[in-house]
Amino acid sequence: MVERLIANLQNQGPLSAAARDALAGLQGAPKTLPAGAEIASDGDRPQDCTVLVRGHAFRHKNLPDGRRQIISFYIAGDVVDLQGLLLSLDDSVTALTACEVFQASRARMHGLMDDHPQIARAFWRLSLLEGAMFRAWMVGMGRRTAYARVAHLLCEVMVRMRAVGLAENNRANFPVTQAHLSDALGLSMVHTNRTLQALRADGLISFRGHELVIRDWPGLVAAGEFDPAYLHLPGKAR
Amino acid sequence: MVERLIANLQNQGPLSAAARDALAGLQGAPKTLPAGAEIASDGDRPQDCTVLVRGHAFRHKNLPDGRRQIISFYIAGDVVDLQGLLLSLDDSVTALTACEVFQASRARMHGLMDDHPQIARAFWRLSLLEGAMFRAWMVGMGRRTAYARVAHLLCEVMVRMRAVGLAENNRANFPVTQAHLSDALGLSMVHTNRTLQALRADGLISFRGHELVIRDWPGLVAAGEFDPAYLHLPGKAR
DNA sequence: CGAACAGTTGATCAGGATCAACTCGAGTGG
DNA sequence: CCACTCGAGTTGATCCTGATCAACTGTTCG
Repeated sequence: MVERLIANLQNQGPLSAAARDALAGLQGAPKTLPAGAEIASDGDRPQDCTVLVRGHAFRHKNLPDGRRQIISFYIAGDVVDLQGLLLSLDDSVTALTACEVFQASRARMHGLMDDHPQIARAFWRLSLLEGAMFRAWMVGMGRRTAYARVAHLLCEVMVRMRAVGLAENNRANFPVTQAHLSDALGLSMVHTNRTLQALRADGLISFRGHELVIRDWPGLVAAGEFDPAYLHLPGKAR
Repeated sequence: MVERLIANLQNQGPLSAAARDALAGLQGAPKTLPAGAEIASDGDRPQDCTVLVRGHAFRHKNLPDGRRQIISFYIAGDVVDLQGLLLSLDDSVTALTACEVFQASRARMHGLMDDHPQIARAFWRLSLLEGAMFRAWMVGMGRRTAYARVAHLLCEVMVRMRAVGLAENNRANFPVTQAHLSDALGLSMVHTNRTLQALRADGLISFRGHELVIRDWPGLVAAGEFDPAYLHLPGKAR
């Protein structure tokens, strides 16, 4: 439960034993949410800070007429409402699958950060990393073809899943529909479908029933012009 | 010089007198840079924290083959390399006009943040705001037409300039070329040109020689589906 | 006076959107 | 056990937004 959060924060920088203990002592409400549940809502100022412990979720902005832009996909360990610690939310977070989350009161979290600047710094660093991912995504939407965009997204997902031990042998569970991918990449569903077929035909991936397999990693990286530097992973980031 | 930074941080939350004094005591190197100068470079880990005091700049990612995506425009008061305080940079910042910047050593800045958690929090909040702008931008690139995208960008620029006292009567100096706008919005230059003409023809804006005038604010807001909530400005944000 | 750059215009092209069916499970309920 | 529905994926045909190519204007500046 809390361990996921501690591990995540510790990846951002060293934590003193006291800081770790303080985090471990967090009174959290573990909660299980069904697929499709709205974990956080546009406009809210959440009372809690929510960490995804198990399952997948995504952040998205819904436009009045039904159009939707998916902003990011969350995997285990991610703090899904970082912005909620200081601001109200500008978009929503929805569970993609059944999710287990850990919630700690925002006020308590702020208390911990006041006592342990290292914790505050870790959250800040997480916010910056999120920003870096947004920017990489922007480059794709502004300047890359559909083919490259899809490839780039799949690379990013794979690297992030690997980093938290959720992918092996370029194989990972990525429970999205093609509609989700479309809304993430700014494409129509039909075109996403065709692009995935092209990637399959080129022997780069296979992707059926939420099981993503990357069959040609260097090929996919090249197709997506993917450079993992922006994820700022330690060590064997590649 | 430093005052710009202090004012900006103070907009993010209260600062104690001690914190303000500490900031005011920053030994900063004021510098003037010519238009086109690269203020920060992709891949660098800057030694300084740079605040734009006067002039305009933009953050951008250059792709190997010459394509370019502009990520954001910076105006007076902005910290242009927030990410550099904790991470290396994933993109570059270039001066749009001659700029005056204030630079304080990163180490010193960290010292201040250790002593004054309020300052650290303000920087964190700035980072979150930047993220919110990126996301709003993503929605546009993914799901809006060229016309709406341009309108949205111009709205954002105007609101931000207003907020720092650089715009009056819906009139502001916005020293970008149409090529810059194109790279910011993911459009071709030709199409940006035509879209601007359409906005002019519809009586929404005029934009010549770096002087942006919004002639029909409600109209432009509607055209761009612009909702300033994501900028989290205090009070009379509209 | 001639670069060099910014803006503009016209003509043509293409990437991706849209519209409309149809297939294929996986439930679900009678 | 079968009929029915519903969501996801797939396919084909057509349309259109915005890209590309190419030229030309105007302005600034050395």
